[in-house]
Amino acid sequence: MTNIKKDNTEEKILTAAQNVFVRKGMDGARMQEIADEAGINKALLHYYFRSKQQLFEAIFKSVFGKIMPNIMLMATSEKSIEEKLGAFIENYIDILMKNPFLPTFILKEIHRAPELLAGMIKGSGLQPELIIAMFKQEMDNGNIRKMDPRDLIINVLSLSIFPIAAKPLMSVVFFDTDQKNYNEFIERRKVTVKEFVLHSILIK
Amino acid sequence: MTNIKKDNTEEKILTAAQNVFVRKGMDGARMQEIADEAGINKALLHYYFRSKQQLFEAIFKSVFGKIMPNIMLMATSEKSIEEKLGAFIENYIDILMKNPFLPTFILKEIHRAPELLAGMIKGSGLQPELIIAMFKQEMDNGNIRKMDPRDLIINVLSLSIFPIAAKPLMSVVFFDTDQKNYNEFIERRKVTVKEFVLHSILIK
DNA sequence: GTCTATATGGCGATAGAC
DNA sequence: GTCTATCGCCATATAGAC
Repeated sequence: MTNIKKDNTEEKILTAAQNVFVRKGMDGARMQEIADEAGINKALLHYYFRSKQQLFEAIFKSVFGKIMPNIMLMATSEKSIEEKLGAFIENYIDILMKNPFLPTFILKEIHRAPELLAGMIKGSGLQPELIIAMFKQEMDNGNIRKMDPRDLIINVLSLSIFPIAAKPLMSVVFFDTDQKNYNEFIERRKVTVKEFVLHSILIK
Repeated sequence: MTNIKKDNTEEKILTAAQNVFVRKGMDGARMQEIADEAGINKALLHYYFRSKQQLFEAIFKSVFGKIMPNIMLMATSEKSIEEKLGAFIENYIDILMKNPFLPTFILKEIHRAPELLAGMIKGSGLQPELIIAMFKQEMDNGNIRKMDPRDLIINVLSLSIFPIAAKPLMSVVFFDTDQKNYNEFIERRKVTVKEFVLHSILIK
């Protein structure tokens, strides 16, 4: 009943649009390039999504929705603080290594169109209070030193995300444009970032 | 002799172009908008800079040149590691607070046109080896724990830059879109980032 | 649903008067 | 050096045949 062609094409469009938008951003992306990558023509893009703007918003919401909830996993686990942080950092770096354009894409677009954000955050069911409360509990229990939990969260995110967002720059400055070496460096950071954070917050 | 009009206009163009390019990026910027902000018309832009591309490159090199050398200041000081790190973090966060669009602008453009980078880095006289050597010395002296110096440098940069690049997102998630509160939070990070790093690397 | 052809507008760039 | 007017292209979007 539901026609196969439609579903197939819509999927192809979404995949192609995500690739192009994430690499080029809203301003740099071209409908023609998306059509080419999807193996169809421009007119069909407008048949499925009325405008470039609507196609972009569909992609942005989808991409954003896949990235954000991961943060919450930290709060809903019964493991030790060491294990929770380690698992989160490893998982997050892993996702970003496979999608190195993602961080910069999101950063750029939230500057370009900040209105999109507020509504999405509210609708996402994201509960940052839970993570804050979790870290606060660890501090009250004397497991980690007292500090603003928001600082701790943002520090972990910074250490995980920024080195991948700045890859083109860092690989030139510190690795003489050797992409492979830099990828290995990032891979090692799954361990070294965890150590760096734990050294900072654990009470010895 | 040297005509005043020219110098005045060129300055106005450069200021306007920097504002627009840094906010909108190469793809999103419009020559008309730059002309408006400079109080002139489009034709004059092309009279001073032959093309949008050339104007953009002038801006990018200028902006990049103002940001990068700061990193070197860490290496060429006789102060203690605590003071060097503290001064660098405070100075860097200060610059970025006044230019909150800068980090994302640079990140986006180095992804869009990575070729521009390599040449600029070489010509800039930037010597990352000096900073690496400085940290290595501190480790050999037993002042800070042993680790890859590049990790330490990139960690400090991450903690300083990312929270400002991600401001539109973080202020919504953790501060309920209250920009003023988030600015105060960043201001406090001049201290808390230093503490976070020192707790991690100092040998007690 | 999918295509070709075309309308429509906007943008970078240039011509030419002053 | 600065302006107005305009060219030519390219990108989004639509019309209409199949």
